[in-house]
Amino acid sequence: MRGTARHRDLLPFDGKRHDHDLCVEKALREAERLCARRGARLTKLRKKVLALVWTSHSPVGAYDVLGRLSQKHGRAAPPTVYRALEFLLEQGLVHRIESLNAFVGCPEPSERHSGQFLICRDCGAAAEMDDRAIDRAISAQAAACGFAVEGKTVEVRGLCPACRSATAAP
Amino acid sequence: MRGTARHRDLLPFDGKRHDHDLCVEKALREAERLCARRGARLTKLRKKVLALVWTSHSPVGAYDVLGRLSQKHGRAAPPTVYRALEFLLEQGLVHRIESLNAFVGCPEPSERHSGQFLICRDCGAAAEMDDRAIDRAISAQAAACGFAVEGKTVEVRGLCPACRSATAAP
DNA sequence: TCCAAAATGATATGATATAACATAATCGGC
DNA sequence: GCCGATTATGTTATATCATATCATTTTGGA
Repeated sequence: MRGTARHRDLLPFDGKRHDHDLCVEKALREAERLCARRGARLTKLRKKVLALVWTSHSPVGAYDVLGRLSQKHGRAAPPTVYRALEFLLEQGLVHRIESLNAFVGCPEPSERHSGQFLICRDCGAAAEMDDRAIDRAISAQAAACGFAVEGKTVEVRGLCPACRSATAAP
Repeated sequence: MRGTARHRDLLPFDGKRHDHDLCVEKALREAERLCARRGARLTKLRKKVLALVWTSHSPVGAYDVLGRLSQKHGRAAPPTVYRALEFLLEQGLVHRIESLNAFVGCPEPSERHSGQFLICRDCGAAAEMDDRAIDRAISAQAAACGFAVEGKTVEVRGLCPACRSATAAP
């Protein structure tokens, strides 16, 4: 692939070569900080759920979280998890991936945003882009239609760089 | 609102002032034409389901379709509807709205595309945009990340022009 | 300390989607 | 037209995702 443009490298697509514990630690620290500043209550349960969502860079279903939570925490019921996820969504600490009915941690929760996701169909990882040009293009076209935007969902399915390479040369 | 840019008017957002029967007729005619050309079998059942999806410009859930179908057609089971919807999706005759788990007819099915939707939270109507600038912005950023795009989901929630006016001046 | 609000627990059920196998309709070759 | 293969539909059961409701516990502030 000589001569191609340089990639913007996305952590979730590095083929799990990064130290993911650092991702989790950073996310939890940042969550503490933001909730403290906002007067929001990041309880033990909510923090556990956040950590479980951050288990990997692949979006996890609410029932996956529930299963894992039931081990660590003792039996729990669906509303327990959905309520925690609702709080985390409100605080912008996780995003919901509509096309997967699943949730993924937000790597930059300090600024509220809806996120734009690249989702690999092979490894399952989802990387968040937050590209202003995409955002502006959507806002501009919506405005041209007289539409008042309240929220955007942008999800792209395909193959991440690592899985492309793996697939291309088997 | 004098002096603002002219709107690109979208049929779904005209407050139901258009003759919707014409939408349905056009959609069914176009579906016949495309399937004939492609050698795809638009059966009676599939055509009924397509017509039911086109009942309005609001995305409809599979179970709504199922309910309506059971009246016209005699009792039917979920797989009946999901299989018909799968066919219609493959042919590009309907789109799936991920954020609603629902389906909406495609007004321009002759060219394959993923669609970009403005979805009004008030009246429920969904309008398809198919803006090339949005498409390009997403493709460009995905390419910059080394990501091979296979499909895009773009869904915008908010208020359509008609409902904005209705809300603004009550 | 006590009250009110917020969070969690517990039970039940609603809503969405698919697996697996049986039957029927359709198409092409004869 | 008949037949066999393919495609479509019917049927039953079940998996998966999400929320309503009410009880109990925890928390923060007067």
